[in-house]
Amino acid sequence: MPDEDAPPAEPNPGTVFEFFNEIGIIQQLSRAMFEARLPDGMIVQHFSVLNHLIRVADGRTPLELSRAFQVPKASLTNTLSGLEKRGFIEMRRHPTDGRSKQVWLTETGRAFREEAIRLLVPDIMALSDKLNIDQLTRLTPQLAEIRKILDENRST
Amino acid sequence: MPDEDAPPAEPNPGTVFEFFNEIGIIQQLSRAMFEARLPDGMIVQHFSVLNHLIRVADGRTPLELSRAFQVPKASLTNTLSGLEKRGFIEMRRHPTDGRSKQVWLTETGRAFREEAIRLLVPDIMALSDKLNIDQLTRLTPQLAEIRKILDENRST
DNA sequence: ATTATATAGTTTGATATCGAACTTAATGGA
DNA sequence: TCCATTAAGTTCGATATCAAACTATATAAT
Repeated sequence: MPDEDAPPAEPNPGTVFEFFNEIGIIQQLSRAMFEARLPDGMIVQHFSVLNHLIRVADGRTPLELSRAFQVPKASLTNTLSGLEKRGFIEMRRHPTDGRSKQVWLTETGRAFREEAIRLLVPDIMALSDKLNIDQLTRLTPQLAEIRKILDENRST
Repeated sequence: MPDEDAPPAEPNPGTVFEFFNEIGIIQQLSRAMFEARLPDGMIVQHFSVLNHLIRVADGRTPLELSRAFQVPKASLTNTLSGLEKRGFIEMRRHPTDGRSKQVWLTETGRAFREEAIRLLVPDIMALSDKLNIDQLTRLTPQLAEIRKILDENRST
């Protein structure tokens, strides 16, 4: 039937499960890959926070960060204390809200991030040879779209 | 320049980072969503194992499962002990390899999975209204492709 | 001003994660 | 047959995760 449009996919719950299943496994694999290259007890979450503070701007509050990463704020408290213990960030009190704080990068933190990226790039480039970068480039905004929908739909 | 093909995307490491970043956030959001519907201390990993044992077949070994989910086998030991404590699976010794074990579903485990899906479906369906299921259906095999490449490329 | 409610962040406690070392069993030579 | 090596799974210990309770501050209502 060449003149008919493809029928819309049936909203079978299995379709959604499979999608999230693939997401979960990719996340697991990429996490392991990144963490194998990060020194000592550094985990992806630490690196992501440093990265976010560069990409967006430092001076963010813990709550802003917990929203950006969609993790509970109690988890952020822990992540930030790890970064502070390593001297990569500095917590300052918020200038206008006494309940709040601000997260600032230290020079050490910036340098660490540069170095971490430098160590990661060869692996990423090697991977880039195997992955279809055009495909990845097309996929990312679609994932962002889905992420936004999930975000709008969550209860908490 | 209408006659030229789009130039291939440059293999910038940032492209890859952004992709994995979206993956991570979606995983985080979907995990939270699922776990909010699972009873007491059940987490997605528990549910995924039950699901896998139905989808593929039970009698799998712990190592097979750890490969399927790309988690260290020590993590699986913990997950399986949780499922066993709840009476959802049964560990039997492997018939031909004394070092190994097999994971079998119990009736309780099967019933639990059915019930969990029953509880999840309304949320999934509600979400399906907002998500573009056609898009999801197109995305899943592409993610599977990427997952396979990552899998082949990992060191461990 | 006073009080109630909401918000930012921490603490607590229970559980999950996972690298490394360990135990036991299988396998592959000499 | 013996021994070395490899493989499956567990244990251990250090750290991460996160819901719920808590502290301190801000905001709103009267």
